[in-house]
Amino acid sequence: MIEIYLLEHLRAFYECGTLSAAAEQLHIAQPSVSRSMQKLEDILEVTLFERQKNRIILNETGKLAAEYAKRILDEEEEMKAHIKAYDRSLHTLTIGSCAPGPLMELLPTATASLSGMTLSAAVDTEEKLLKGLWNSDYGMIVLAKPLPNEDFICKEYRSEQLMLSVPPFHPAASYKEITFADMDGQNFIMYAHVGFWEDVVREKMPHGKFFKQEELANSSDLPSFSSDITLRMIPSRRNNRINIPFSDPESRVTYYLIVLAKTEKLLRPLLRNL
Amino acid sequence: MIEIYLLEHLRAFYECGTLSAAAEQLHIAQPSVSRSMQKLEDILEVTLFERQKNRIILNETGKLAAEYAKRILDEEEEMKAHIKAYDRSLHTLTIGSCAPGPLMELLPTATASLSGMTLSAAVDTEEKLLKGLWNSDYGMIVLAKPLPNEDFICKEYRSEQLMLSVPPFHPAASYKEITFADMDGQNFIMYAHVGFWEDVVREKMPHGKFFKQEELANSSDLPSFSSDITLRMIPSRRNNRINIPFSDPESRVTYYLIVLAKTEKLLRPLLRNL
DNA sequence: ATCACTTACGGGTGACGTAAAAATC
DNA sequence: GATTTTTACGTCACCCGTAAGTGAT
Repeated sequence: MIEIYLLEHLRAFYECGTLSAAAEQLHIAQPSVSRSMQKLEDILEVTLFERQKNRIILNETGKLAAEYAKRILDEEEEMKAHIKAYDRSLHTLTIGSCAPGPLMELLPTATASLSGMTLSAAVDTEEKLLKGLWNSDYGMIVLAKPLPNEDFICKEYRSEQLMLSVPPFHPAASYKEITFADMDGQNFIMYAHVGFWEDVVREKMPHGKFFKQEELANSSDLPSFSSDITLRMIPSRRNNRINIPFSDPESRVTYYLIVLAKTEKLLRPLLRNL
Repeated sequence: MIEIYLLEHLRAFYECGTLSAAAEQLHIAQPSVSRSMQKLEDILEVTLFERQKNRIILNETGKLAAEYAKRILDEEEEMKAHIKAYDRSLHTLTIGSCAPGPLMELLPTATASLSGMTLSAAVDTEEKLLKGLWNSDYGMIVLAKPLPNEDFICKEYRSEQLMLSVPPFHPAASYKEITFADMDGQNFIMYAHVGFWEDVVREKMPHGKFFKQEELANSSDLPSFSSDITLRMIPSRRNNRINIPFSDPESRVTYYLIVLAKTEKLLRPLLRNL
Protein backbone atom coordinates (compact mmCIF):
# COMPACT_ATOMS: atom_id res chain seq x y z
CA MET A 1 0.00 0.00 0.00
CA ILE A 2 1.05 3.56 -0.66
CA GLU A 3 1.15 5.30 2.67
CA ILE A 4 -0.17 8.81 2.95
CA TYR A 5 3.20 10.36 3.70
CA LEU A 6 4.42 9.21 0.29
CA LEU A 7 1.53 10.98 -1.38
CA GLU A 8 2.26 14.10 0.63
CA HIS A 9 5.87 14.06 -0.43
CA LEU A 10 4.88 13.54 -4.04
CA ARG A 11 2.39 16.40 -3.91
CA ALA A 12 4.99 18.66 -2.36
CA PHE A 13 7.49 17.80 -5.06
CA TYR A 14 4.83 18.32 -7.72
CA GLU A 15 4.07 21.75 -6.34
CA CYS A 16 7.66 22.77 -5.67
CA GLY A 17 9.50 21.31 -8.63
CA THR A 18 12.67 20.35 -6.76
CA LEU A 19 13.31 17.92 -3.95
CA SER A 20 14.97 20.59 -1.84
CA ALA A 21 12.02 22.94 -2.09
CA ALA A 22 9.62 20.11 -1.36
CA ALA A 23 11.64 19.13 1.70
CA GLU A 24 11.52 22.68 2.92
CA GLN A 25 7.77 22.83 2.46
CA LEU A 26 7.41 19.54 4.30
CA HIS A 27 9.80 20.60 7.07
CA ILE A 28 11.90 17.49 6.63
CA ALA A 29 15.38 16.78 5.32
CA GLN A 30 15.81 16.58 1.61
CA PRO A 31 17.16 13.01 1.38
CA SER A 32 13.86 11.86 2.85
CA VAL A 33 11.98 13.21 -0.11
CA SER A 34 14.47 11.64 -2.46
CA ARG A 35 13.92 8.28 -0.81
CA SER A 36 10.16 8.67 -0.88
CA MET A 37 10.15 9.29 -4.61
CA GLN A 38 12.25 6.18 -5.14
CA LYS A 39 9.95 4.22 -2.90
CA LEU A 40 6.91 5.29 -4.85
CA GLU A 41 8.49 4.04 -8.04
CA ASP A 42 9.34 0.83 -6.24
CA ILE A 43 5.80 0.26 -5.06
CA LEU A 44 4.16 1.16 -8.33
CA GLU A 45 6.82 -0.60 -10.39
CA VAL A 46 6.73 2.36 -12.70
CA THR A 47 9.09 5.16 -13.66
CA LEU A 48 7.71 8.44 -12.40
CA PHE A 49 10.69 10.70 -12.99
CA GLU A 50 13.21 11.60 -15.56
CA ARG A 51 16.51 11.73 -13.77
CA GLN A 52 19.44 13.79 -14.90
CA LYS A 53 22.62 13.96 -12.92
CA ASN A 54 21.49 16.63 -10.51
CA ARG A 55 17.97 17.19 -11.65
CA ILE A 56 14.81 15.17 -11.32
CA ILE A 57 11.53 15.89 -13.11
CA LEU A 58 8.17 14.23 -13.22
CA ASN A 59 7.43 12.40 -16.45
CA GLU A 60 3.88 12.02 -17.77
CA THR A 61 3.16 9.06 -15.55
CA GLY A 62 4.57 10.95 -12.61
CA LYS A 63 2.30 13.88 -13.27
CA LEU A 64 -0.66 11.55 -13.38
CA ALA A 65 0.43 10.05 -10.09
CA ALA A 66 0.80 13.50 -8.56
CA GLU A 67 -2.70 14.43 -9.63
CA TYR A 68 -4.01 11.31 -7.97
CA ALA A 69 -2.01 12.10 -4.87
CA LYS A 70 -3.61 15.50 -4.71
CA ARG A 71 -7.06 14.03 -5.08
CA ILE A 72 -6.54 11.45 -2.38
CA LEU A 73 -5.02 13.92 0.03
CA ASP A 74 -7.84 16.35 -0.60
CA GLU A 75 -10.28 13.58 0.05
CA GLU A 76 -8.59 12.74 3.28
CA GLU A 77 -8.75 16.37 4.34
CA GLU A 78 -12.41 16.36 3.46
CA MET A 79 -12.89 13.22 5.49
CA LYS A 80 -11.36 14.78 8.56
CA ALA A 81 -13.32 17.98 8.20
CA HIS A 82 -16.63 16.27 7.57
CA ILE A 83 -16.25 13.80 10.38
CA LYS A 84 -15.42 16.51 12.84
CA ALA A 85 -18.29 18.64 11.60
CA TYR A 86 -20.70 15.75 11.78
CA ASP A 87 -19.56 14.82 15.24
CA ARG A 88 -19.93 18.42 16.28
CA SER A 89 -23.45 18.56 14.88
CA LEU A 90 -24.38 15.49 16.89
CA HIS A 91 -23.26 17.24 20.06
CA THR A 92 -24.56 20.68 19.32
CA LEU A 93 -28.07 21.99 19.65
CA THR A 94 -28.62 25.26 17.91
CA ILE A 95 -31.68 27.08 19.12
CA GLY A 96 -33.16 29.78 16.96
CA SER A 97 -35.61 32.25 18.34
CA CYS A 98 -37.75 35.06 17.01
CA ALA A 99 -36.73 37.16 20.01
CA PRO A 100 -33.92 37.17 22.57
CA GLY A 101 -36.17 36.95 25.64
CA PRO A 102 -37.01 33.26 25.53
CA LEU A 103 -33.38 32.38 24.85
CA MET A 104 -32.37 34.07 28.08
CA GLU A 105 -34.49 31.71 30.07
CA LEU A 106 -34.12 28.69 27.83
CA LEU A 107 -30.37 28.50 27.58
CA PRO A 108 -29.60 27.93 31.26
CA THR A 109 -32.25 25.21 31.49
CA ALA A 110 -31.11 23.61 28.25
CA THR A 111 -27.49 23.59 29.34
CA ALA A 112 -28.48 21.67 32.42
CA SER A 113 -30.84 19.26 30.68
CA LEU A 114 -28.60 18.39 27.76
CA SER A 115 -25.36 17.71 29.54
CA GLY A 116 -22.54 16.99 27.18
CA MET A 117 -24.15 18.96 24.39
CA THR A 118 -22.90 22.26 23.14
CA LEU A 119 -25.54 24.90 22.92
CA SER A 120 -25.70 27.56 20.33
CA ALA A 121 -28.35 30.21 20.04
CA ALA A 122 -29.38 32.82 17.50
CA VAL A 123 -32.17 35.31 16.91
CA ASP A 124 -33.57 35.10 13.42
CA THR A 125 -36.62 35.85 11.27
CA GLU A 126 -39.55 33.47 11.30
CA GLU A 127 -38.91 32.51 7.71
CA LYS A 128 -35.29 31.62 8.31
CA LEU A 129 -36.14 29.83 11.52
CA LEU A 130 -38.54 27.50 9.75
CA LYS A 131 -36.17 26.88 6.90
CA GLY A 132 -33.35 26.30 9.37
CA LEU A 133 -35.42 23.82 11.31
CA TRP A 134 -35.96 21.78 8.17
CA ASN A 135 -32.36 21.77 7.03
CA SER A 136 -31.03 21.14 10.55
CA ASP A 137 -29.35 24.50 10.90
CA TYR A 138 -31.57 24.73 13.95
CA GLY A 139 -32.42 21.84 16.21
CA MET A 140 -35.11 23.80 17.97
CA ILE A 141 -36.81 27.09 17.26
CA VAL A 142 -38.90 29.48 19.30
CA LEU A 143 -41.81 31.25 17.62
CA ALA A 144 -44.39 33.68 18.98
CA LYS A 145 -47.23 31.49 17.74
CA PRO A 146 -48.07 27.81 17.72
CA LEU A 147 -47.33 25.69 14.66
CA PRO A 148 -49.90 22.94 14.34
CA ASN A 149 -48.35 20.38 12.02
CA GLU A 150 -47.66 16.72 12.51
CA ASP A 151 -44.08 17.11 11.34
CA PHE A 152 -43.36 19.21 14.42
CA ILE A 153 -43.60 18.90 18.13
CA CYS A 154 -44.91 22.26 19.34
CA LYS A 155 -44.95 23.03 23.03
CA GLU A 156 -46.17 26.22 24.66
CA TYR A 157 -43.28 27.77 26.51
CA ARG A 158 -44.03 31.05 28.25
CA SER A 159 -45.12 34.60 27.56
CA GLU A 160 -43.35 37.91 27.40
CA GLN A 161 -44.77 41.34 28.21
CA LEU A 162 -43.16 44.25 26.39
CA MET A 163 -42.44 47.28 28.55
CA LEU A 164 -41.34 50.82 28.10
CA SER A 165 -38.16 51.66 29.97
CA VAL A 166 -37.74 55.35 30.89
CA PRO A 167 -35.57 57.30 33.28
CA PRO A 168 -37.32 58.39 36.48
CA PHE A 169 -37.74 61.98 35.35
CA HIS A 170 -39.47 61.02 32.12
CA PRO A 171 -43.04 62.40 31.82
CA ALA A 172 -44.45 58.91 31.51
CA ALA A 173 -42.57 57.58 34.54
CA SER A 174 -45.61 57.64 36.77
CA TYR A 175 -47.87 55.69 34.41
CA LYS A 176 -49.00 52.26 35.53
CA GLU A 177 -49.41 51.23 31.90
CA ILE A 178 -49.02 52.82 28.53
CA THR A 179 -50.10 52.35 24.91
CA PHE A 180 -48.09 52.41 21.72
CA ALA A 181 -50.29 55.29 20.59
CA ASP A 182 -49.19 57.30 23.66
CA MET A 183 -45.58 57.05 22.58
CA ASP A 184 -45.87 57.19 18.81
CA GLY A 185 -43.62 59.83 17.25
CA GLN A 186 -41.03 59.86 19.99
CA ASN A 187 -37.37 58.81 19.88
CA PHE A 188 -36.28 55.46 21.25
CA ILE A 189 -33.15 53.54 21.86
CA MET A 190 -33.57 50.01 20.64
CA TYR A 191 -31.29 47.03 21.16
CA ALA A 192 -30.24 45.78 17.76
CA HIS A 193 -31.17 42.13 18.24
CA VAL A 194 -34.77 42.18 19.44
CA GLY A 195 -36.10 39.99 16.66
CA PHE A 196 -39.76 40.35 15.83
CA TRP A 197 -40.27 43.02 18.52
CA GLU A 198 -38.75 45.50 16.15
CA ASP A 199 -41.51 44.81 13.63
CA VAL A 200 -44.13 45.19 16.35
CA VAL A 201 -43.00 48.56 17.62
CA ARG A 202 -42.35 49.96 14.16
CA GLU A 203 -45.80 48.94 13.07
CA LYS A 204 -47.60 50.21 16.14
CA MET A 205 -45.59 53.42 16.34
CA PRO A 206 -45.11 54.29 12.70
CA HIS A 207 -43.91 57.81 13.52
CA GLY A 208 -41.38 56.74 16.11
CA LYS A 209 -37.65 57.09 15.58
CA PHE A 210 -35.62 54.10 16.68
CA PHE A 211 -31.92 54.34 17.29
CA LYS A 212 -30.23 51.00 17.30
CA GLN A 213 -27.44 50.09 19.63
CA GLU A 214 -25.45 46.91 19.61
CA GLU A 215 -25.07 46.48 23.37
CA LEU A 216 -27.91 45.92 25.72
CA ALA A 217 -27.35 48.90 28.05
CA ASN A 218 -29.07 51.93 29.54
CA SER A 219 -26.68 54.43 28.14
CA SER A 220 -29.13 57.16 27.31
CA ASP A 221 -32.00 59.13 28.77
CA LEU A 222 -34.15 58.24 25.80
CA PRO A 223 -36.96 55.80 26.41
CA SER A 224 -36.17 52.23 25.45
CA PHE A 225 -37.80 48.83 25.68
CA SER A 226 -37.68 46.04 28.18
CA SER A 227 -39.88 43.14 29.18
CA ASP A 228 -40.83 41.06 32.15
CA ILE A 229 -38.29 38.51 30.97
CA THR A 230 -35.34 40.84 30.49
CA LEU A 231 -36.03 42.46 33.86
CA ARG A 232 -36.14 39.10 35.56
CA MET A 233 -33.01 37.80 33.84
CA ILE A 234 -31.03 41.04 33.96
CA PRO A 235 -32.07 42.78 37.20
CA SER A 236 -29.58 45.58 36.60
CA ARG A 237 -31.83 46.87 33.89
CA ARG A 238 -34.11 48.21 36.61
CA ASN A 239 -31.34 50.54 37.82
CA ASN A 240 -32.50 54.13 37.45
CA ARG A 241 -35.21 53.12 35.05
CA ILE A 242 -38.96 52.91 35.37
CA ASN A 243 -40.48 50.03 33.42
CA ILE A 244 -44.07 50.47 32.34
CA PRO A 245 -45.98 47.65 30.66
CA PHE A 246 -47.72 48.37 27.39
CA SER A 247 -51.41 47.61 27.49
CA ASP A 248 -51.90 46.87 23.77
CA PRO A 249 -52.57 43.20 23.06
CA GLU A 250 -49.63 43.13 20.65
CA SER A 251 -47.29 43.82 23.56
CA ARG A 252 -47.86 40.39 25.07
CA VAL A 253 -46.89 37.25 23.22
CA THR A 254 -46.74 33.59 24.06
CA TYR A 255 -43.74 31.61 22.82
CA TYR A 256 -43.80 28.08 21.51
CA LEU A 257 -40.91 25.69 21.34
CA ILE A 258 -40.85 23.77 18.08
CA VAL A 259 -38.72 20.78 17.14
CA LEU A 260 -38.90 18.32 14.30
CA ALA A 261 -40.88 15.27 15.30
CA LYS A 262 -38.02 13.00 14.27
CA THR A 263 -35.56 14.73 16.59
CA GLU A 264 -37.92 14.79 19.52
CA LYS A 265 -36.30 11.78 21.14
CA LEU A 266 -32.96 13.52 21.36
CA LEU A 267 -34.49 16.59 22.96
CA ARG A 268 -36.97 14.90 25.26
CA PRO A 269 -34.86 15.54 28.37
CA LEU A 270 -35.00 19.22 27.59
CA LEU A 271 -38.69 19.44 26.74
CA ARG A 272 -39.62 17.56 29.89
CA ASN A 273 -37.66 19.89 32.13
CA LEU A 274 -39.49 23.09 31.25
CA MET B 1 -2.40 12.74 9.03
CA ILE B 2 -4.38 9.55 8.96
CA GLU B 3 -2.11 6.89 7.52
CA ILE B 4 -3.52 4.37 5.11
CA TYR B 5 -3.11 1.43 7.43
CA LEU B 6 -5.53 3.06 9.85
CA LEU B 7 -8.13 3.35 7.13
CA GLU B 8 -7.57 -0.27 6.19
CA HIS B 9 -8.08 -1.36 9.75
CA LEU B 10 -11.21 0.72 10.03
CA ARG B 11 -12.61 -0.69 6.82
CA ALA B 12 -11.88 -4.21 7.98
CA PHE B 13 -13.63 -3.58 11.27
CA TYR B 14 -16.56 -2.00 9.46
CA GLU B 15 -16.87 -5.06 7.25
CA CYS B 16 -16.29 -7.64 9.98
CA GLY B 17 -18.10 -6.15 12.95
CA THR B 18 -15.62 -7.27 15.59
CA LEU B 19 -11.99 -6.47 16.20
CA SER B 20 -11.04 -10.14 16.26
CA ALA B 21 -12.62 -10.83 12.89
CA ALA B 22 -11.05 -7.69 11.44
CA ALA B 23 -7.66 -8.77 12.75
CA GLU B 24 -8.09 -12.14 11.13
CA GLN B 25 -9.03 -10.57 7.82
CA LEU B 26 -6.02 -8.28 8.06
CA HIS B 27 -3.72 -11.12 9.11
CA ILE B 28 -2.53 -9.23 12.15
CA ALA B 29 -3.01 -9.60 15.87
CA GLN B 30 -6.18 -8.30 17.40
CA PRO B 31 -4.67 -5.77 19.83
CA SER B 32 -3.23 -3.98 16.82
CA VAL B 33 -6.69 -3.30 15.49
CA SER B 34 -7.82 -2.18 18.91
CA ARG B 35 -4.95 0.29 19.06
CA SER B 36 -5.63 1.53 15.54
CA MET B 37 -9.24 2.33 16.37
CA GLN B 38 -8.12 4.25 19.43
CA LYS B 39 -5.56 6.07 17.39
CA LEU B 40 -8.14 7.11 14.84
CA GLU B 41 -10.27 8.62 17.57
CA ASP B 42 -7.16 10.33 18.88
CA ILE B 43 -6.29 11.85 15.55
CA LEU B 44 -9.82 12.91 14.68
CA GLU B 45 -10.58 14.02 18.24
CA VAL B 46 -13.94 12.38 17.83
CA THR B 47 -15.71 9.38 19.31
CA LEU B 48 -16.18 6.75 16.61
CA PHE B 49 -17.30 3.82 18.75
CA GLU B 50 -19.69 2.94 21.44
CA ARG B 51 -17.70 0.83 23.87
CA GLN B 52 -19.25 -1.67 26.18
CA LYS B 53 -17.14 -3.78 28.47
CA ASN B 54 -16.36 -6.45 25.93
CA ARG B 55 -18.01 -5.08 22.86
CA ILE B 56 -17.20 -2.20 20.52
CA ILE B 57 -19.50 -0.86 17.81
CA LEU B 58 -19.32 1.98 15.36
CA ASN B 59 -21.52 4.94 16.19
CA GLU B 60 -22.98 7.18 13.51
CA THR B 61 -19.80 9.20 13.22
CA GLY B 62 -17.82 6.01 13.02
CA LYS B 63 -19.92 4.71 10.18
CA LEU B 64 -19.40 7.95 8.33
CA ALA B 65 -15.67 7.61 8.88
CA ALA B 66 -15.71 4.02 7.64
CA GLU B 67 -17.51 5.07 4.48
CA TYR B 68 -14.84 7.67 3.87
CA ALA B 69 -12.16 5.11 4.54
CA LYS B 70 -13.64 2.84 1.92
CA ARG B 71 -13.78 5.67 -0.58
CA ILE B 72 -10.19 6.69 -0.02
CA LEU B 73 -8.88 3.15 -0.16
CA ASP B 74 -10.81 2.50 -3.34
CA GLU B 75 -9.37 5.65 -4.79
CA GLU B 76 -5.89 4.56 -3.90
CA GLU B 77 -6.47 1.21 -5.59
CA GLU B 78 -7.71 3.08 -8.62
CA MET B 79 -4.63 5.27 -8.54
CA LYS B 80 -2.32 2.29 -8.57
CA ALA B 81 -4.21 0.54 -11.34
CA HIS B 82 -4.49 3.62 -13.54
CA ILE B 83 -0.90 4.61 -13.15
CA LYS B 84 0.32 1.17 -14.04
CA ALA B 85 -2.03 1.02 -17.00
CA TYR B 86 -0.99 4.45 -18.17
CA ASP B 87 2.67 3.62 -17.84
CA ARG B 88 2.07 0.43 -19.75
CA SER B 89 0.28 2.31 -22.50
CA LEU B 90 3.24 4.67 -22.84
CA HIS B 91 5.54 1.75 -23.42
CA THR B 92 3.28 -0.32 -25.59
CA LEU B 93 2.54 0.11 -29.23
CA THR B 94 -0.48 -1.81 -30.38
CA ILE B 95 -0.56 -2.30 -34.11
CA GLY B 96 -3.84 -3.20 -35.71
CA SER B 97 -3.98 -4.56 -39.21
CA CYS B 98 -6.66 -5.50 -41.69
CA ALA B 99 -4.69 -8.66 -42.48
CA PRO B 100 -1.99 -10.76 -40.83
CA GLY B 101 0.54 -10.49 -43.66
CA PRO B 102 1.85 -6.98 -43.02
CA LEU B 103 2.12 -7.71 -39.30
CA MET B 104 4.49 -10.57 -40.03
CA GLU B 105 6.95 -8.25 -41.66
CA LEU B 106 6.24 -5.22 -39.53
CA LEU B 107 6.63 -6.73 -36.08
CA PRO B 108 10.29 -7.74 -36.35
CA THR B 109 11.24 -4.34 -37.74
CA ALA B 110 9.14 -2.53 -35.15
CA THR B 111 10.65 -4.51 -32.30
CA ALA B 112 14.08 -3.42 -33.43
CA SER B 113 13.18 0.22 -34.09
CA LEU B 114 11.23 0.81 -30.90
CA SER B 115 13.57 -0.65 -28.36
CA GLY B 116 12.15 -0.61 -24.88
CA MET B 117 8.61 -0.66 -26.15
CA THR B 118 6.27 -3.56 -25.86
CA LEU B 119 4.61 -4.49 -29.11
CA SER B 120 1.17 -5.83 -29.41
CA ALA B 121 -0.60 -6.72 -32.61
CA ALA B 122 -4.09 -7.62 -33.68
CA VAL B 123 -6.06 -8.22 -36.86
CA ASP B 124 -9.30 -6.31 -36.92
CA THR B 125 -11.97 -4.89 -39.20
CA GLU B 126 -11.39 -1.58 -40.92
CA GLU B 127 -14.13 0.04 -38.90
CA LYS B 128 -12.69 -1.05 -35.58
CA LEU B 129 -9.19 -0.17 -36.68
CA LEU B 130 -10.15 3.41 -37.39
CA LYS B 131 -12.12 3.73 -34.17
CA GLY B 132 -9.25 2.17 -32.27
CA LEU B 133 -6.77 4.56 -33.78
CA TRP B 134 -8.81 7.49 -32.54
CA ASN B 135 -9.31 6.22 -29.02
CA SER B 136 -5.70 5.02 -28.72
CA ASP B 137 -6.55 1.35 -28.57
CA TYR B 138 -4.23 1.23 -31.55
CA GLY B 139 -1.10 3.30 -31.92
CA MET B 140 -0.73 2.34 -35.55
CA ILE B 141 -2.99 0.61 -38.05
CA VAL B 142 -2.43 -1.04 -41.39
CA LEU B 143 -5.10 -0.67 -44.06
CA ALA B 144 -5.24 -1.93 -47.63
CA LYS B 145 -5.87 1.57 -48.94
CA PRO B 146 -4.48 5.03 -48.31
CA LEU B 147 -6.25 7.40 -45.96
CA PRO B 148 -5.74 10.97 -47.12
CA ASN B 149 -6.55 13.10 -44.10
CA GLU B 150 -4.49 15.69 -42.31
CA ASP B 151 -5.19 14.10 -38.93
CA PHE B 152 -3.20 11.06 -40.02
CA ILE B 153 0.23 10.25 -41.28
CA CYS B 154 -0.26 7.70 -44.02
CA LYS B 155 2.72 5.92 -45.49
CA GLU B 156 2.70 3.32 -48.23
CA TYR B 157 4.14 0.12 -46.83
CA ARG B 158 4.22 -2.82 -49.26
CA SER B 159 1.96 -5.04 -51.27
CA GLU B 160 0.70 -8.54 -50.85
CA GLN B 161 -0.20 -10.99 -53.60
CA LEU B 162 -2.81 -13.58 -52.66
CA MET B 163 -2.01 -17.10 -53.82
CA LEU B 164 -3.73 -20.41 -53.99
CA SER B 165 -1.95 -23.16 -52.10
CA VAL B 166 -2.55 -26.68 -53.37
CA PRO B 167 -0.90 -30.07 -52.94
CA PRO B 168 1.28 -31.16 -55.87
CA PHE B 169 -1.29 -33.59 -57.23
CA HIS B 170 -4.05 -31.01 -57.38
CA PRO B 171 -5.43 -30.41 -60.92
CA ALA B 172 -4.45 -26.77 -60.74
CA ALA B 173 -0.92 -27.45 -59.58
CA SER B 174 0.61 -26.84 -62.95
CA TYR B 175 -1.03 -23.44 -63.52
CA LYS B 176 1.22 -20.42 -63.56
CA GLU B 177 -1.65 -18.23 -62.43
CA ILE B 178 -5.26 -18.72 -61.62
CA THR B 179 -8.48 -16.71 -61.27
CA PHE B 180 -11.09 -16.68 -58.55
CA ALA B 181 -13.60 -17.75 -61.20
CA ASP B 182 -11.52 -20.87 -61.86
CA MET B 183 -11.88 -21.99 -58.31
CA ASP B 184 -15.36 -20.79 -57.43
CA GLY B 185 -17.51 -23.49 -55.95
CA GLN B 186 -14.68 -25.57 -54.52
CA ASN B 187 -13.84 -26.33 -50.88
CA PHE B 188 -11.08 -24.46 -49.14
CA ILE B 189 -9.27 -24.48 -45.86
CA MET B 190 -8.99 -20.95 -44.57
CA TYR B 191 -6.95 -19.69 -41.66
CA ALA B 192 -9.34 -18.06 -39.20
CA HIS B 193 -7.54 -14.73 -38.85
CA VAL B 194 -6.99 -13.52 -42.39
CA GLY B 195 -8.78 -10.23 -41.93
CA PHE B 196 -10.20 -8.61 -45.02
CA TRP B 197 -8.94 -11.45 -47.26
CA GLU B 198 -11.91 -13.45 -46.08
CA ASP B 199 -14.25 -10.83 -47.47
CA VAL B 200 -12.36 -10.80 -50.77
CA VAL B 201 -12.43 -14.53 -51.41
CA ARG B 202 -16.03 -14.90 -50.24
CA GLU B 203 -17.11 -12.13 -52.58
CA LYS B 204 -15.10 -13.33 -55.55
CA MET B 205 -15.96 -16.98 -55.04
CA PRO B 206 -19.54 -16.82 -53.82
CA HIS B 207 -20.07 -20.52 -54.32
CA GLY B 208 -16.95 -21.61 -52.49
CA LYS B 209 -17.03 -23.44 -49.17
CA PHE B 210 -14.54 -22.19 -46.64
CA PHE B 211 -13.54 -24.29 -43.68
CA LYS B 212 -11.91 -22.27 -40.98
CA GLN B 213 -9.04 -23.50 -38.92
CA GLU B 214 -7.43 -21.73 -35.99
CA GLU B 215 -3.86 -22.76 -36.65
CA LEU B 216 -1.89 -21.70 -39.70
CA ALA B 217 -0.93 -25.15 -41.04
CA ASN B 218 -1.10 -27.35 -44.13
CA SER B 219 -3.06 -30.10 -42.50
CA SER B 220 -5.27 -31.04 -45.40
CA ASP B 221 -5.20 -31.80 -49.08
CA LEU B 222 -7.82 -29.16 -49.69
CA PRO B 223 -6.69 -26.01 -51.43
CA SER B 224 -5.95 -23.11 -49.12
CA PHE B 225 -4.57 -19.61 -49.41
CA SER B 226 -1.15 -18.12 -49.06
CA SER B 227 0.62 -15.03 -50.26
CA ASP B 228 4.01 -13.78 -51.23
CA ILE B 229 4.39 -12.46 -47.73
CA THR B 230 3.42 -15.60 -45.86
CA LEU B 231 5.69 -17.67 -48.08
CA ARG B 232 8.56 -15.32 -47.46
CA MET B 233 8.00 -15.15 -43.74
CA ILE B 234 7.05 -18.79 -43.23
CA PRO B 235 9.12 -20.75 -45.76
CA SER B 236 7.78 -24.04 -44.44
CA ARG B 237 4.47 -23.27 -46.05
CA ARG B 238 6.07 -24.16 -49.35
CA ASN B 239 6.57 -27.74 -48.16
CA ASN B 240 4.63 -30.10 -50.36
CA ARG B 241 2.46 -27.26 -51.63
CA ILE B 242 2.31 -25.50 -54.93
CA ASN B 243 1.51 -21.80 -54.60
CA ILE B 244 -0.17 -20.17 -57.58
CA PRO B 245 -0.78 -16.43 -57.69
CA PHE B 246 -4.28 -15.24 -58.46
CA SER B 247 -4.41 -12.95 -61.44
CA ASP B 248 -7.50 -10.98 -60.47
CA PRO B 249 -6.73 -7.38 -59.53
CA GLU B 250 -8.42 -7.91 -56.16
CA SER B 251 -5.76 -10.46 -55.26
CA ARG B 252 -3.08 -7.81 -55.01
CA VAL B 253 -3.29 -5.06 -52.44
CA THR B 254 -1.00 -2.36 -51.23
CA TYR B 255 -0.85 -1.70 -47.50
CA TYR B 256 -0.59 1.66 -45.85
CA LEU B 257 0.68 2.38 -42.38
CA ILE B 258 -1.44 4.97 -40.64
CA VAL B 259 -0.73 6.78 -37.39
CA LEU B 260 -2.31 9.79 -35.76
CA ALA B 261 -0.42 12.92 -36.72
CA LYS B 262 0.01 13.83 -33.05
CA THR B 263 1.74 10.55 -32.24
CA GLU B 264 4.01 10.66 -35.25
CA LYS B 265 6.94 11.91 -33.24
CA LEU B 266 6.90 8.87 -31.00
CA LEU B 267 6.84 6.51 -33.96
CA ARG B 268 9.26 8.33 -36.21
CA PRO B 269 12.10 5.85 -35.57
CA LEU B 270 9.84 3.09 -36.78
CA LEU B 271 8.46 4.87 -39.86
CA ARG B 272 11.94 5.88 -40.94
CA ASN B 273 13.28 2.33 -40.79
CA LEU B 274 10.90 0.78 -43.30
C1' DA C 1 -14.65 -22.10 29.65
C1' DT C 2 -14.79 -19.30 25.72
C1' DC C 3 -14.99 -15.03 23.52
C1' DA C 4 -14.06 -10.06 23.02
C1' DC C 5 -11.66 -6.05 24.18
C1' DT C 6 -7.93 -3.46 26.57
C1' DT C 7 -3.43 -2.68 28.64
C1' DA C 8 1.56 -3.62 29.13
C1' DC C 9 5.94 -4.74 27.34
C1' DG C 10 9.51 -6.02 24.01
C1' DG C 11 11.24 -6.27 19.22
C1' DG C 12 12.07 -5.08 14.47
C1' DT C 13 10.97 -2.38 10.52
C1' DG C 14 11.50 1.85 8.49
C1' DA C 15 11.23 6.96 8.27
C1' DC C 16 14.07 10.58 9.34
C1' DG C 17 18.41 13.27 10.12
C1' DT C 18 23.31 13.99 9.43
C1' DA C 19 27.24 13.52 6.60
C1' DA C 20 29.47 13.05 2.38
C1' DA C 21 30.03 12.42 -2.56
C1' DA C 22 29.01 13.56 -7.42
C1' DA C 23 27.49 16.63 -10.78
C1' DT C 24 25.77 21.00 -12.68
C1' DC C 25 25.56 26.02 -12.92
C1' DG D 1 31.25 28.30 -4.43
C1' DA D 2 26.34 27.33 -4.39
C1' DT D 3 22.75 24.16 -5.59
C1' DT D 4 20.72 19.66 -6.37
C1' DT D 5 20.45 14.79 -6.10
C1' DT D 6 21.97 10.37 -4.34
C1' DT D 7 24.12 7.12 -1.08
C1' DA D 8 25.59 5.66 3.60
C1' DC D 9 24.86 5.19 8.34
C1' DG D 10 22.97 5.79 12.88
C1' DT D 11 18.81 6.81 15.63
C1' DC D 12 14.38 6.84 17.14
C1' DA D 13 9.46 6.32 16.43
C1' DC D 14 5.94 3.26 15.96
C1' DC D 15 3.54 -0.77 14.42
C1' DC D 16 3.14 -5.30 15.51
C1' DG D 17 3.16 -9.56 18.39
C1' DT D 18 2.94 -11.87 22.84
C1' DA D 19 1.16 -12.09 27.35
C1' DA D 20 -1.87 -10.89 30.88
C1' DG D 21 -6.10 -8.85 32.77
C1' DT D 22 -11.20 -7.70 32.83
C1' DG D 23 -15.80 -8.50 31.74
C1' DA D 24 -19.65 -10.88 29.31
C1' DT D 25 -21.92 -15.04 27.45
